[in-house]
Amino acid sequence: MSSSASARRADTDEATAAIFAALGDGTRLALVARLSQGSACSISQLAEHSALTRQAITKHLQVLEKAGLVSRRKSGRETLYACQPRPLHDARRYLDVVERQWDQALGRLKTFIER
Amino acid sequence: MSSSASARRADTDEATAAIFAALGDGTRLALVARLSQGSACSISQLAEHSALTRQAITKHLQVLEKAGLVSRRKSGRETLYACQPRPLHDARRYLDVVERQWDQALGRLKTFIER
DNA sequence: CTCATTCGCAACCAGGAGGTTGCCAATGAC
DNA sequence: GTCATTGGCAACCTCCTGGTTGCGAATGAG
Repeated sequence: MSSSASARRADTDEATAAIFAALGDGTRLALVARLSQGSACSISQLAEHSALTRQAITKHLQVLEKAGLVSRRKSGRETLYACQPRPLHDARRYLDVVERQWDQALGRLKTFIER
Repeated sequence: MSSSASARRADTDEATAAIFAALGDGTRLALVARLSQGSACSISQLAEHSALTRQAITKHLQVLEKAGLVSRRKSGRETLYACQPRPLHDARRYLDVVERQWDQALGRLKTFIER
């Protein structure tokens, strides 16, 4: 079954890395920031004030959707995208853990030195 | 001067995207997790139990260093890498902001509906 | 019905990311 | 002094990414 702790950890790493990878692009990060403002937006709306083509925006939205960061919904001839905050939360928690590990390590080092 | 809010926001987006991009790879994320355990490690140490070559690990470490996530220090013939938690903290705060925006948007929507 | 919007699909392209191998220099161990 | 470790540098390869253009299909507006 290979459900060892290290295997599970590796899975978590990969899944989390996918989220970070989706966020690791200025255009996509701006899209997420825009969508987190609240209202769902159509592709054309999102591409309107951008220097890029609608097609480029579409591709970025597909990347975000594949990572679970946004959701798609068709309304008439429009395709509306909305924020999906769960993976964002997961990513934030991952950084929480790493930061806490680091702090604890510094703490141990400090007590070791002061002893 | 072009120091408008939107320009500053775009800069922040790009800088933060660079950090996320550096974290957006399973190998690099594992390296960060490993280094956040506390002790600085040499390249050979980090590559020891990996399926990848030492060269590959070296490249990943260079990416992490360019993003400011780790720091390098030469000690004799070894090159020690250590965690640098500041950018991690920045990235986490960015996710905090996005999450809070989303929550507020949901709150506004709720009051709008209930009114 | 007609027509402008909105979008998806496919082909294509340049460049960068991830990885390998080979080789050489520096450095510590004995 | 000799030798094994350690790692930097460069060349090379493959594949994915980010972007474009062109075109055709739905779909709402008039």
